[in-house]
Amino acid sequence: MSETGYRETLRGEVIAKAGTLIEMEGLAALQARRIAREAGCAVGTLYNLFGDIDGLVVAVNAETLALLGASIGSAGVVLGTLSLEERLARLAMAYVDFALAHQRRWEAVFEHRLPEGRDAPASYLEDQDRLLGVIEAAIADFVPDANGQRGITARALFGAVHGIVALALDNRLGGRSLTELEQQVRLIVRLAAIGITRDNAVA
Amino acid sequence: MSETGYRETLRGEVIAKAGTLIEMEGLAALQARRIAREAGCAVGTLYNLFGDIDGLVVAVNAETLALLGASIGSAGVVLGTLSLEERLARLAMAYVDFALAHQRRWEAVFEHRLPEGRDAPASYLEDQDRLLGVIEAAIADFVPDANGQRGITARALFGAVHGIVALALDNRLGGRSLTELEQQVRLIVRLAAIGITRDNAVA
DNA sequence: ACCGCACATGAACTTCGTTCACTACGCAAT
DNA sequence: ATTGCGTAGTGAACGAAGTTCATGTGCGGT
Repeated sequence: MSETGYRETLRGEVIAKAGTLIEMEGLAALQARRIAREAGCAVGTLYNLFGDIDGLVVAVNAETLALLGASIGSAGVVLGTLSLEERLARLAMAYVDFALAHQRRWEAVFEHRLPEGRDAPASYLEDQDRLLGVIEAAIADFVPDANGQRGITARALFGAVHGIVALALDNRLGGRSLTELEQQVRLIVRLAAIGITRDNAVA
Repeated sequence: MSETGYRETLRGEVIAKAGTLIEMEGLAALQARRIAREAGCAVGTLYNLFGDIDGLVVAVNAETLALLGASIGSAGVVLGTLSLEERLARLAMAYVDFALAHQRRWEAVFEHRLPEGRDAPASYLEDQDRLLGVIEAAIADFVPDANGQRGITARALFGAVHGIVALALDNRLGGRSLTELEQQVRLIVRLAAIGITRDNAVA
């Protein structure tokens, strides 16, 4: 099971090269010939390993999602007895920090669209669920789970923070927008925390 | 100034064709030869009119943004004396409705990335400001404008709703996720409204 | 009628992703 | 050791896409 044959080694190297390429020049720089050249293999080998370019992108994105999951996860385990607002703020800022630290890599996850019929690998959904699980755990003390309310709330919170970050990065983060991003995230988190606290008569 | 020469007519027709093409098959279907064929002109003409394919996409997206602006705008003028939550809900649902009604067109706005150096046309920013203006007007009675708080709040609210909608559409809106989308949007709006109302001691 | 300019044209060029006939290599059987 | 076989690497060739540009053409002015 832990045998790492030549194939697995090569596969890992290609994913790594592709990852740094995305990190430095964005998703558009991921070209078959270029990867092949930089990874020291033939174009055809990429297709043996990943099926097509989308497969390679998916592999890189899966890695990125795993990294994000690790970041959010470790932010989630230290929430201890903090207030709801503080818990949400920690998680949200972990997300912001990750997005800023791996800007292009992170953009690639949402920028990439796989062709019509194909759907994302199971690991995507698993990572998504793991993320939502962390959020659900963080709000468990404050939101009842009737009718799946807690899940809905977790998704809404994630989407809200995600949207703010996505729009901010889209404007390419010129100058003051970086501090504005942080202000917006802190604001939405505070409002949501207040709203949740004062609204236990959930519709 | 209002003379519509052949060029302007053709330009409009091409944008219209491109718009319906995006609407029906998504951004990837926007191919130079295909547009040329369906619009009844030569490939080169497209380049005379729009510079390149990105220019055409930008033209279509500008139109889409204008449509969105009109939708949100007309939702904004009837907010009258409604509660804050109701105001935000109307605006947010107008946004959701637009995104669902023009799904692929709307996706194209955020899916499209213009190449490295180029930046979006002024009309993008104007439409963005107009949208934020509507939101700011809607919350003006409830949020003071000190330190640009109102602007920050408007942006945060827009981003929050946008993020929820974007993620929901990304999962391709299978079955129940449509009602979940609505639930999430209503929830975040309610939480924010409660938060704003009970938090006039803004940090 | 002539000229000249501005623009439409589409074949050709470039750059991609992708394929596939061929090769190289390892391993098992003889 | 030799042979045979199958798996996987190779890169030239192909097709599809964006883009260019030499050429044609129509129209307004003289």
